[in-house]
Amino acid sequence: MRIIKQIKKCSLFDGFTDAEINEAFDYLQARIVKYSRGQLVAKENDLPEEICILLEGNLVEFTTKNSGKREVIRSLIDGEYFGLSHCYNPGRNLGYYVVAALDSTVLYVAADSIFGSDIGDGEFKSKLIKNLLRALSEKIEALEDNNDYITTKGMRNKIAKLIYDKYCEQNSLTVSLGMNRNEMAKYLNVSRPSMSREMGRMRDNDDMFTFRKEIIVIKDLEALKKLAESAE
Amino acid sequence: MRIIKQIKKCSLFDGFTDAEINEAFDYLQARIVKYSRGQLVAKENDLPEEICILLEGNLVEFTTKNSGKREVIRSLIDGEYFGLSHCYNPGRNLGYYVVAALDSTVLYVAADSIFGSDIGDGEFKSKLIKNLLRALSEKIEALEDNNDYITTKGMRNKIAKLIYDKYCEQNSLTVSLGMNRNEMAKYLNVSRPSMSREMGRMRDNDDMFTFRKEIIVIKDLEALKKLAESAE
DNA sequence: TCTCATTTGTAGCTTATGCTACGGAACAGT
DNA sequence: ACTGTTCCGTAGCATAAGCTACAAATGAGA
Repeated sequence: MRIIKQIKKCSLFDGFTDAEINEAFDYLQARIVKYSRGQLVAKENDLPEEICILLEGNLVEFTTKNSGKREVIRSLIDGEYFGLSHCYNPGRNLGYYVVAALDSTVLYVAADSIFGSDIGDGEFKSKLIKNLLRALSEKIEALEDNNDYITTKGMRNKIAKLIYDKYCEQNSLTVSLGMNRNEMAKYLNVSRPSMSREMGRMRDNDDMFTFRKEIIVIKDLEALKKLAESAE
Repeated sequence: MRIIKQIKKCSLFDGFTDAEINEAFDYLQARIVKYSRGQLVAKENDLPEEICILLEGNLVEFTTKNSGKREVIRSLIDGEYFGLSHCYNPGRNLGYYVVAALDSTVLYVAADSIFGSDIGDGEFKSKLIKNLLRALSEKIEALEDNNDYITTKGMRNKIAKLIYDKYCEQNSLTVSLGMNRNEMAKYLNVSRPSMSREMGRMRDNDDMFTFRKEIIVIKDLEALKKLAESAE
Protein backbone atom coordinates (compact mmCIF):
# COMPACT_ATOMS: atom_id res chain seq x y z
CA MET A 1 0.00 0.00 0.00
CA ARG A 2 1.35 3.30 -1.11
CA ILE A 3 0.23 5.22 1.97
CA ILE A 4 2.31 3.13 4.33
CA LYS A 5 5.48 4.00 2.52
CA GLN A 6 4.63 7.64 2.81
CA ILE A 7 3.77 7.39 6.47
CA LYS A 8 7.08 5.76 7.17
CA LYS A 9 8.87 8.90 6.06
CA CYS A 10 7.59 10.60 9.17
CA SER A 11 9.94 10.39 12.11
CA LEU A 12 7.01 10.00 14.46
CA PHE A 13 6.63 6.49 13.11
CA ASP A 14 10.29 5.52 13.30
CA GLY A 15 10.68 1.90 14.15
CA PHE A 16 7.16 0.93 13.10
CA THR A 17 6.51 -2.18 11.09
CA ASP A 18 3.93 -2.10 8.34
CA ALA A 19 1.64 -4.13 10.54
CA GLU A 20 2.01 -1.65 13.37
CA ILE A 21 1.19 1.26 11.13
CA ASN A 22 -1.97 -0.50 10.05
CA GLU A 23 -2.84 -1.28 13.63
CA ALA A 24 -2.11 2.26 14.75
CA PHE A 25 -4.10 3.82 11.96
CA ASP A 26 -7.45 3.01 13.49
CA TYR A 27 -6.55 3.58 17.09
CA LEU A 28 -5.14 7.01 16.28
CA GLN A 29 -8.30 8.12 14.53
CA ALA A 30 -6.15 8.81 11.55
CA ARG A 31 -7.67 10.45 8.51
CA ILE A 32 -6.30 11.52 5.20
CA VAL A 33 -7.13 14.83 3.59
CA LYS A 34 -6.20 16.19 0.21
CA TYR A 35 -5.59 19.86 -0.41
CA SER A 36 -5.18 21.50 -3.73
CA ARG A 37 -2.58 24.06 -4.52
CA GLY A 38 -3.16 27.39 -2.79
CA GLN A 39 -5.67 26.03 -0.34
CA LEU A 40 -5.54 27.08 3.32
CA VAL A 41 -4.63 24.20 5.61
CA ALA A 42 -4.58 25.92 9.00
CA LYS A 43 -4.80 29.41 10.35
CA GLU A 44 -3.25 31.56 13.01
CA ASN A 45 -5.90 31.17 15.64
CA ASP A 46 -6.54 27.48 15.31
CA LEU A 47 -6.22 25.38 18.42
CA PRO A 48 -4.86 22.18 16.91
CA GLU A 49 -5.99 18.88 18.35
CA GLU A 50 -4.51 16.81 15.58
CA ILE A 51 -0.98 16.49 14.37
CA CYS A 52 -0.84 17.35 10.70
CA ILE A 53 1.63 15.22 8.77
CA LEU A 54 2.48 15.96 5.16
CA LEU A 55 2.51 12.77 3.10
CA GLU A 56 2.96 14.26 -0.32
CA GLY A 57 3.17 17.72 -1.78
CA ASN A 58 4.38 20.89 -0.13
CA LEU A 59 3.05 23.01 2.73
CA VAL A 60 4.30 26.42 3.74
CA GLU A 61 4.02 28.05 7.14
CA PHE A 62 3.97 31.84 7.27
CA THR A 63 2.89 34.79 9.35
CA THR A 64 1.49 38.03 8.05
CA LYS A 65 3.29 41.04 9.39
CA ASN A 66 1.05 43.89 10.34
CA SER A 67 2.32 45.70 7.28
CA GLY A 68 0.41 42.98 5.48
CA LYS A 69 3.25 41.17 3.82
CA ARG A 70 3.94 37.51 4.36
CA GLU A 71 6.96 36.17 6.14
CA VAL A 72 7.70 32.53 5.40
CA ILE A 73 8.66 30.53 8.45
CA ARG A 74 9.21 27.09 7.01
CA SER A 75 8.50 24.93 4.01
CA LEU A 76 7.51 21.34 4.76
CA ILE A 77 8.59 18.36 2.73
CA ASP A 78 7.25 14.82 2.80
CA GLY A 79 7.13 13.32 6.26
CA GLU A 80 7.35 16.62 8.10
CA TYR A 81 4.51 17.83 10.28
CA PHE A 82 3.28 20.80 12.25
CA GLY A 83 1.19 21.48 15.32
CA LEU A 84 2.72 18.83 17.55
CA SER A 85 3.69 21.08 20.42
CA HIS A 86 0.42 22.95 20.18
CA CYS A 87 -1.63 19.78 20.57
CA TYR A 88 -0.09 19.02 23.91
CA ASN A 89 -0.22 22.58 25.17
CA PRO A 90 -3.96 23.20 25.43
CA GLY A 91 -5.04 26.72 24.72
CA ARG A 92 -2.02 27.73 22.70
CA ASN A 93 -3.00 28.74 19.23
CA LEU A 94 -0.97 27.90 16.19
CA GLY A 95 0.42 31.36 15.60
CA TYR A 96 0.92 31.03 11.87
CA TYR A 97 -0.88 30.17 8.66
CA VAL A 98 -0.31 27.06 6.60
CA VAL A 99 -1.14 26.81 2.92
CA ALA A 100 -0.58 24.11 0.35
CA ALA A 101 2.04 25.36 -2.11
CA LEU A 102 1.38 22.28 -4.24
CA ASP A 103 -1.42 19.77 -4.36
CA SER A 104 -0.85 17.92 -1.12
CA THR A 105 -1.93 14.89 0.85
CA VAL A 106 -2.01 15.18 4.58
CA LEU A 107 -2.43 12.73 7.43
CA TYR A 108 -4.19 13.90 10.56
CA VAL A 109 -3.64 12.05 13.81
CA ALA A 110 -5.70 12.86 16.89
CA ALA A 111 -3.26 13.88 19.59
CA ASP A 112 -5.36 12.64 22.47
CA SER A 113 -5.98 9.26 20.94
CA ILE A 114 -2.83 7.86 22.50
CA PHE A 115 -4.34 8.27 25.94
CA GLY A 116 -7.49 6.26 25.41
CA SER A 117 -7.71 3.04 27.37
CA ASP A 118 -9.26 1.56 24.27
CA ILE A 119 -6.04 1.94 22.40
CA GLY A 120 -4.92 -1.52 23.38
CA ASP A 121 -1.39 -2.19 24.35
CA GLY A 122 0.28 -2.91 21.08
CA GLU A 123 4.00 -2.41 21.00
CA PHE A 124 3.32 0.51 18.71
CA LYS A 125 1.91 2.56 21.52
CA SER A 126 5.10 2.90 23.50
CA LYS A 127 7.07 3.34 20.32
CA LEU A 128 4.87 6.23 19.35
CA ILE A 129 5.13 7.85 22.75
CA LYS A 130 8.87 7.51 22.68
CA ASN A 131 8.92 9.14 19.25
CA LEU A 132 6.70 11.97 20.40
CA LEU A 133 8.87 12.70 23.39
CA ARG A 134 11.97 12.57 21.26
CA ALA A 135 10.48 14.83 18.61
CA LEU A 136 9.60 17.49 21.16
CA SER A 137 12.99 17.17 22.81
CA GLU A 138 14.76 17.61 19.51
CA LYS A 139 12.74 20.69 18.80
CA ILE A 140 13.87 22.07 22.13
CA GLU A 141 17.45 21.33 21.22
CA ALA A 142 17.08 23.08 17.88
CA LEU A 143 15.56 26.15 19.51
CA GLU A 144 18.24 26.28 22.16
CA ASP A 145 20.94 25.94 19.53
CA ASN A 146 19.45 28.78 17.54
CA ASN A 147 19.24 30.87 20.70
CA ASP A 148 22.95 30.39 21.20
CA TYR A 149 23.67 31.92 17.85
CA ILE A 150 21.22 34.73 18.23
CA THR A 151 22.44 35.78 21.64
CA THR A 152 26.09 35.55 20.68
CA LYS A 153 27.56 39.03 20.49
CA GLY A 154 29.49 40.16 17.48
CA MET A 155 29.21 39.31 13.83
CA ARG A 156 32.57 37.63 13.71
CA ASN A 157 31.79 35.39 16.64
CA LYS A 158 28.50 34.31 15.12
CA ILE A 159 30.05 33.42 11.81
CA ALA A 160 32.98 31.62 13.40
CA LYS A 161 30.70 29.65 15.69
CA LEU A 162 28.48 28.56 12.84
CA ILE A 163 31.37 27.40 10.71
CA TYR A 164 33.13 25.74 13.58
CA ASP A 165 30.01 23.89 14.64
CA LYS A 166 29.50 22.68 11.10
CA TYR A 167 33.09 21.55 11.06
CA CYS A 168 32.48 19.50 14.21
CA GLU A 169 29.36 17.98 12.71
CA GLN A 170 30.88 17.17 9.36
CA ASN A 171 34.40 16.39 10.47
CA SER A 172 36.01 18.00 7.50
CA LEU A 173 37.81 21.24 6.74
CA THR A 174 35.51 21.60 3.78
CA VAL A 175 32.10 22.22 5.22
CA SER A 176 28.73 22.81 3.71
CA LEU A 177 26.56 25.39 5.40
CA GLY A 178 23.36 23.86 4.16
CA MET A 179 21.75 27.25 3.63
CA ASN A 180 22.20 30.28 1.44
CA ARG A 181 23.28 33.72 2.63
CA ASN A 182 19.77 34.94 3.26
CA GLU A 183 18.86 31.96 5.37
CA MET A 184 22.14 32.16 7.19
CA ALA A 185 21.65 35.83 7.98
CA LYS A 186 18.18 35.15 9.29
CA TYR A 187 19.40 32.23 11.35
CA LEU A 188 22.08 34.40 12.95
CA ASN A 189 19.69 37.34 13.18
CA VAL A 190 21.90 39.79 11.34
CA SER A 191 21.63 41.68 8.08
CA ARG A 192 22.92 39.94 5.02
CA PRO A 193 25.19 42.73 3.71
CA SER A 194 26.83 43.17 7.11
CA MET A 195 27.41 39.46 7.28
CA SER A 196 28.92 39.35 3.82
CA ARG A 197 31.18 42.24 4.66
CA GLU A 198 32.53 40.44 7.71
CA MET A 199 32.92 37.15 5.89
CA GLY A 200 34.98 38.99 3.32
CA ARG A 201 37.21 40.41 6.02
CA MET A 202 37.70 37.03 7.60
CA ARG A 203 38.70 35.69 4.23
CA ASP A 204 40.86 38.55 2.94
CA ASN A 205 42.37 40.12 6.04
CA ASP A 206 42.65 37.13 8.30
CA ASP A 207 42.88 34.18 5.99
CA MET A 208 40.52 32.07 8.09
CA PHE A 209 38.72 30.41 5.23
CA THR A 210 37.67 30.71 1.63
CA PHE A 211 34.21 30.14 0.33
CA ARG A 212 32.04 29.78 -2.66
CA LYS A 213 28.31 29.76 -2.15
CA GLU A 214 27.47 27.33 0.61
CA ILE A 215 30.85 25.64 0.66
CA ILE A 216 33.48 26.87 3.11
CA VAL A 217 37.08 25.73 3.09
CA ILE A 218 38.65 26.30 6.48
CA LYS A 219 42.23 27.52 6.48
CA ASP A 220 42.72 28.50 10.12
CA LEU A 221 40.73 26.17 12.30
CA GLU A 222 42.32 27.36 15.54
CA ALA A 223 41.28 30.94 14.94
CA LEU A 224 37.71 29.85 14.32
CA LYS A 225 37.67 27.63 17.36
CA LYS A 226 38.95 30.42 19.54
CA LEU A 227 36.33 32.86 18.29
CA ALA A 228 33.58 30.28 18.58
CA GLU A 229 34.46 29.49 22.15
CA SER A 230 34.99 33.03 23.27
CA ALA A 231 31.45 33.59 22.13
CA GLU A 232 29.63 31.56 24.75
CA MET B 1 3.99 11.42 54.36
CA ARG B 2 6.04 14.50 53.84
CA ILE B 3 7.59 13.39 50.57
CA ILE B 4 4.26 13.13 48.82
CA LYS B 5 3.46 16.74 49.55
CA GLN B 6 6.77 17.73 48.07
CA ILE B 7 6.36 15.58 45.00
CA LYS B 8 2.99 17.15 44.33
CA LYS B 9 4.66 20.51 43.83
CA CYS B 10 6.13 19.17 40.62
CA SER B 11 4.02 19.85 37.57
CA LEU B 12 4.95 16.46 36.14
CA PHE B 13 2.66 14.96 38.76
CA ASP B 14 -0.26 17.32 38.23
CA GLY B 15 -3.53 15.52 38.74
CA PHE B 16 -2.03 12.67 40.72
CA THR B 17 -3.71 11.39 43.85
CA ASP B 18 -1.60 10.40 46.81
CA ALA B 19 -2.32 6.79 46.01
CA GLU B 20 -1.13 7.23 42.45
CA ILE B 21 2.10 8.83 43.56
CA ASN B 22 2.75 5.88 45.79
CA GLU B 23 1.93 3.49 43.02
CA ALA B 24 4.09 5.38 40.53
CA PHE B 25 7.03 5.61 42.87
CA ASP B 26 8.00 1.99 42.45
CA TYR B 27 7.22 1.67 38.79
CA LEU B 28 9.31 4.72 37.97
CA GLN B 29 12.36 3.42 39.75
CA ALA B 30 12.26 6.57 41.77
CA ARG B 31 15.04 7.28 44.23
CA ILE B 32 15.74 10.09 46.58
CA VAL B 33 19.16 11.65 46.98
CA LYS B 34 20.35 14.29 49.36
CA TYR B 35 23.02 16.79 48.43
CA SER B 36 24.75 19.14 50.75
CA ARG B 37 25.41 22.74 50.00
CA GLY B 38 28.03 23.28 47.35
CA GLN B 39 27.92 19.73 46.09
CA LEU B 40 27.96 19.00 42.38
CA VAL B 41 24.69 17.48 41.16
CA ALA B 42 25.36 17.12 37.46
CA LYS B 43 27.96 18.17 34.98
CA GLU B 44 28.22 19.47 31.46
CA ASN B 45 28.94 16.21 29.73
CA ASP B 46 26.45 14.03 31.54
CA LEU B 47 24.00 12.11 29.42
CA PRO B 48 20.99 12.18 31.72
CA GLU B 49 18.77 9.13 31.86
CA GLU B 50 16.81 10.29 34.85
CA ILE B 51 14.74 13.37 35.38
CA CYS B 52 16.06 15.25 38.37
CA ILE B 53 13.33 16.87 40.43
CA LEU B 54 14.14 19.23 43.27
CA LEU B 55 12.00 18.44 46.31
CA GLU B 56 13.60 20.77 48.79
CA GLY B 57 16.51 23.17 48.81
CA ASN B 58 17.98 25.07 45.89
CA LEU B 59 19.84 24.03 42.76
CA VAL B 60 21.62 26.30 40.35
CA GLU B 61 22.39 25.64 36.71
CA PHE B 62 25.37 27.42 35.20
CA THR B 63 27.93 27.25 32.45
CA THR B 64 31.55 28.20 32.73
CA LYS B 65 32.65 30.59 30.04
CA ASN B 66 36.03 29.90 28.60
CA SER B 67 37.29 32.93 30.48
CA GLY B 68 36.59 30.73 33.48
CA LYS B 69 33.81 32.68 35.10
CA ARG B 70 30.40 31.25 35.78
CA GLU B 71 27.25 32.30 34.08
CA VAL B 72 24.08 31.38 35.95
CA ILE B 73 21.35 30.03 33.72
CA ARG B 74 18.62 29.31 36.18
CA SER B 75 17.94 28.80 39.85
CA LEU B 76 15.52 25.98 40.67
CA ILE B 77 12.95 26.09 43.41
CA ASP B 78 10.92 23.29 44.92
CA GLY B 79 9.12 21.20 42.35
CA GLU B 80 11.24 22.31 39.42
CA TYR B 81 13.42 19.87 37.54
CA PHE B 82 16.08 19.62 34.88
CA GLY B 83 17.22 17.18 32.24
CA LEU B 84 13.80 16.27 30.91
CA SER B 85 14.43 17.09 27.28
CA HIS B 86 17.87 15.50 27.44
CA CYS B 87 16.49 12.20 28.67
CA TYR B 88 14.33 11.81 25.61
CA ASN B 89 16.97 12.99 23.17
CA PRO B 90 19.57 10.25 23.42
CA GLY B 91 23.14 11.38 23.00
CA ARG B 92 22.58 15.00 23.85
CA ASN B 93 24.63 16.00 26.82
CA LEU B 94 23.37 18.29 29.51
CA GLY B 95 25.42 21.31 28.49
CA TYR B 96 25.59 22.91 31.91
CA TYR B 97 26.59 22.24 35.47
CA VAL B 98 24.23 21.93 38.38
CA VAL B 99 25.26 22.50 41.98
CA ALA B 100 23.31 22.57 45.21
CA ALA B 101 23.25 26.13 46.46
CA LEU B 102 21.64 24.90 49.69
CA ASP B 103 21.31 21.50 51.27
CA SER B 104 18.87 19.85 48.90
CA THR B 105 16.71 16.80 48.44
CA VAL B 106 16.23 15.50 44.96
CA LEU B 107 13.99 12.92 43.34
CA TYR B 108 15.32 10.96 40.41
CA VAL B 109 12.89 9.31 38.04
CA ALA B 110 14.12 6.95 35.34
CA ALA B 111 12.98 8.38 32.05
CA ASP B 112 12.64 5.03 30.30
CA SER B 113 10.63 3.47 33.06
CA ILE B 114 7.39 4.70 31.56
CA PHE B 115 7.91 2.44 28.57
CA GLY B 116 8.27 -0.84 30.41
CA SER B 117 5.47 -3.31 29.86
CA ASP B 118 5.82 -4.13 33.52
CA ILE B 119 4.59 -0.71 34.45
CA GLY B 120 1.01 -1.90 34.61
CA ASP B 121 -1.77 0.23 33.35
CA GLY B 122 -2.63 2.39 36.27
CA GLU B 123 -4.40 5.60 35.42
CA PHE B 124 -1.23 7.35 36.53
CA LYS B 125 0.65 6.20 33.48
CA SER B 126 -1.32 8.16 30.94
CA LYS B 127 -1.51 11.10 33.30
CA LEU B 128 2.25 11.13 33.52
CA ILE B 129 2.71 10.87 29.78
CA LYS B 130 0.28 13.69 29.24
CA ASN B 131 2.19 15.79 31.74
CA LEU B 132 5.51 15.00 30.09
CA LEU B 133 4.23 15.98 26.67
CA ARG B 134 2.75 19.14 28.06
CA ALA B 135 5.92 20.03 29.92
CA LEU B 136 8.03 19.71 26.79
CA SER B 137 5.48 21.63 24.74
CA GLU B 138 5.44 24.46 27.23
CA LYS B 139 9.18 24.63 27.14
CA ILE B 140 8.97 24.99 23.38
CA GLU B 141 6.47 27.78 23.78
CA ALA B 142 8.70 29.58 26.25
CA LEU B 143 11.69 29.30 23.94
CA GLU B 144 9.73 30.52 20.97
CA ASP B 145 8.38 33.44 22.96
CA ASN B 146 11.86 34.38 24.03
CA ASN B 147 13.04 34.11 20.44
CA ASP B 148 10.40 36.61 19.44
CA TYR B 149 11.83 39.17 21.81
CA ILE B 150 15.41 38.49 20.90
CA THR B 151 14.86 38.75 17.18
CA THR B 152 12.74 41.87 17.47
CA LYS B 153 14.66 44.82 16.09
CA GLY B 154 15.03 47.98 18.09
CA MET B 155 15.25 48.64 21.78
CA ARG B 156 11.99 50.52 21.87
CA ASN B 157 10.09 47.74 20.15
CA LYS B 158 11.45 45.15 22.53
CA ILE B 159 10.50 47.12 25.60
CA ALA B 160 7.06 47.99 24.27
CA LYS B 161 6.38 44.40 23.31
CA LEU B 162 7.36 43.12 26.71
CA ILE B 163 5.20 45.59 28.56
CA TYR B 164 2.30 45.15 26.19
CA ASP B 165 2.43 41.38 26.46
CA LYS B 166 2.46 41.64 30.24
CA TYR B 167 -0.52 43.96 30.01
CA CYS B 168 -2.38 41.32 27.98
CA GLU B 169 -1.49 38.64 30.48
CA GLN B 170 -2.37 40.64 33.54
CA ASN B 171 -5.24 42.66 32.18
CA SER B 172 -4.31 45.79 34.03
CA LEU B 173 -2.64 49.06 33.21
CA THR B 174 -0.45 48.48 36.23
CA VAL B 175 1.73 45.55 35.32
CA SER B 176 4.46 43.72 37.11
CA LEU B 177 7.42 42.67 35.02
CA GLY B 178 8.31 39.80 37.32
CA MET B 179 12.00 40.38 36.88
CA ASN B 180 14.58 43.00 37.69
CA ARG B 181 16.44 45.12 35.16
CA ASN B 182 19.31 42.72 34.78
CA GLU B 183 17.06 39.79 34.10
CA MET B 184 14.97 41.85 31.75
CA ALA B 185 18.01 42.99 29.80
CA LYS B 186 19.24 39.44 29.50
CA TYR B 187 15.81 38.24 28.41
CA LEU B 188 15.67 40.88 25.69
CA ASN B 189 19.32 40.34 24.86
CA VAL B 190 20.34 43.97 25.24
CA SER B 191 22.61 45.83 27.61
CA ARG B 192 21.09 47.07 30.80
CA PRO B 193 22.26 50.71 30.54
CA SER B 194 20.99 51.02 26.99
CA MET B 195 17.68 49.60 28.07
CA SER B 196 17.40 51.96 31.01
CA ARG B 197 18.22 54.88 28.77
CA GLU B 198 15.42 53.99 26.38
CA MET B 199 12.95 53.32 29.18
CA GLY B 200 13.73 56.77 30.47
CA ARG B 201 13.03 58.29 27.07
CA MET B 202 9.75 56.45 26.77
CA ARG B 203 8.77 57.78 30.15
CA ASP B 204 10.05 61.36 29.89
CA ASN B 205 9.80 62.25 26.21
CA ASP B 206 6.82 60.19 25.16
CA ASP B 207 4.81 59.72 28.31
CA MET B 208 4.10 56.08 27.59
CA PHE B 209 4.40 54.83 31.15
CA THR B 210 5.93 55.45 34.52
CA PHE B 211 7.75 52.87 36.56
CA ARG B 212 9.32 52.05 39.82
CA LYS B 213 11.34 48.89 40.06
CA GLU B 214 9.36 46.04 38.53
CA ILE B 215 6.06 47.88 38.49
CA ILE B 216 5.05 49.70 35.31
CA VAL B 217 2.05 52.01 35.09
CA ILE B 218 0.93 52.33 31.50
CA LYS B 219 -0.18 55.78 30.38
CA ASP B 220 -0.40 55.37 26.61
CA LEU B 221 -1.53 51.87 25.81
CA GLU B 222 -2.13 52.57 22.13
CA ALA B 223 1.42 53.70 21.56
CA LEU B 224 2.74 50.56 23.19
CA LYS B 225 0.41 48.36 21.22
CA LYS B 226 1.47 49.95 17.98
CA LEU B 227 5.15 49.53 18.73
CA ALA B 228 4.64 45.97 19.90
CA GLU B 229 2.80 45.01 16.76
CA SER B 230 5.08 46.77 14.34
CA ALA B 231 7.79 44.63 15.88
CA GLU B 232 6.73 41.29 14.54
C1' DT C 1 23.96 31.20 -26.37
C1' DC C 2 20.92 34.67 -24.90
C1' DT C 3 17.83 36.36 -21.34
C1' DC C 4 15.91 36.66 -17.03
C1' DA C 5 15.82 35.79 -12.14
C1' DT C 6 18.16 34.83 -8.15
C1' DT C 7 21.93 35.10 -5.31
C1' DT C 8 25.97 37.32 -3.64
C1' DG C 9 29.40 40.94 -2.94
C1' DT C 10 30.55 46.03 -2.37
C1' DA C 11 30.28 50.83 -0.97
C1' DG C 12 29.14 54.69 1.96
C1' DC C 13 26.44 56.79 5.28
C1' DT C 14 24.02 56.89 9.62
C1' DT C 15 22.88 55.71 14.05
C1' DA C 16 21.44 52.75 17.56
C1' DT C 17 23.42 50.46 21.05
C1' DG C 18 27.33 48.54 23.64
C1' DC C 19 30.57 49.63 27.13
C1' DT C 20 32.78 51.66 31.23
C1' DA C 21 32.45 54.31 34.97
C1' DC C 22 30.15 56.64 38.48
C1' DG C 23 26.61 58.20 41.95
C1' DG C 24 22.44 57.68 44.23
C1' DA C 25 18.74 54.82 46.11
C1' DA C 26 16.95 50.91 48.31
C1' DC C 27 17.46 47.38 51.34
C1' DA C 28 19.24 43.94 54.76
C1' DG C 29 21.86 42.74 58.65
C1' DT C 30 24.23 43.91 62.78
C1' DA D 1 21.93 54.22 62.90
C1' DC D 2 25.81 52.37 60.44
C1' DT D 3 27.69 49.59 56.92
C1' DG D 4 27.95 46.87 53.08
C1' DT D 5 25.60 45.15 49.06
C1' DT D 6 22.77 45.00 45.45
C1' DC D 7 20.05 47.46 42.16
C1' DC D 8 19.18 51.22 39.09
C1' DG D 9 19.77 55.48 36.40
C1' DT D 10 22.97 58.65 33.95
C1' DA D 11 26.65 60.25 30.97
C1' DG D 12 29.86 60.26 27.11
C1' DC D 13 32.41 57.91 23.79
C1' DA D 14 33.46 54.57 20.31
C1' DT D 15 32.02 51.55 16.89
C1' DA D 16 29.76 47.68 15.07
C1' DA D 17 26.24 46.82 12.29
C1' DG D 18 21.94 48.27 9.81
C1' DC D 19 20.24 50.03 5.52
C1' DT D 20 19.88 51.34 0.61
C1' DA D 21 21.46 51.00 -3.68
C1' DC D 22 24.12 49.07 -7.13
C1' DA D 23 27.08 45.79 -9.54
C1' DA D 24 28.80 41.30 -10.37
C1' DA D 25 28.15 36.53 -10.62
C1' DT D 26 25.61 32.50 -11.02
C1' DG D 27 22.29 29.45 -12.71
C1' DA D 28 18.00 28.11 -15.18
C1' DG D 29 15.27 27.90 -19.19
C1' DA D 30 14.25 28.78 -23.84
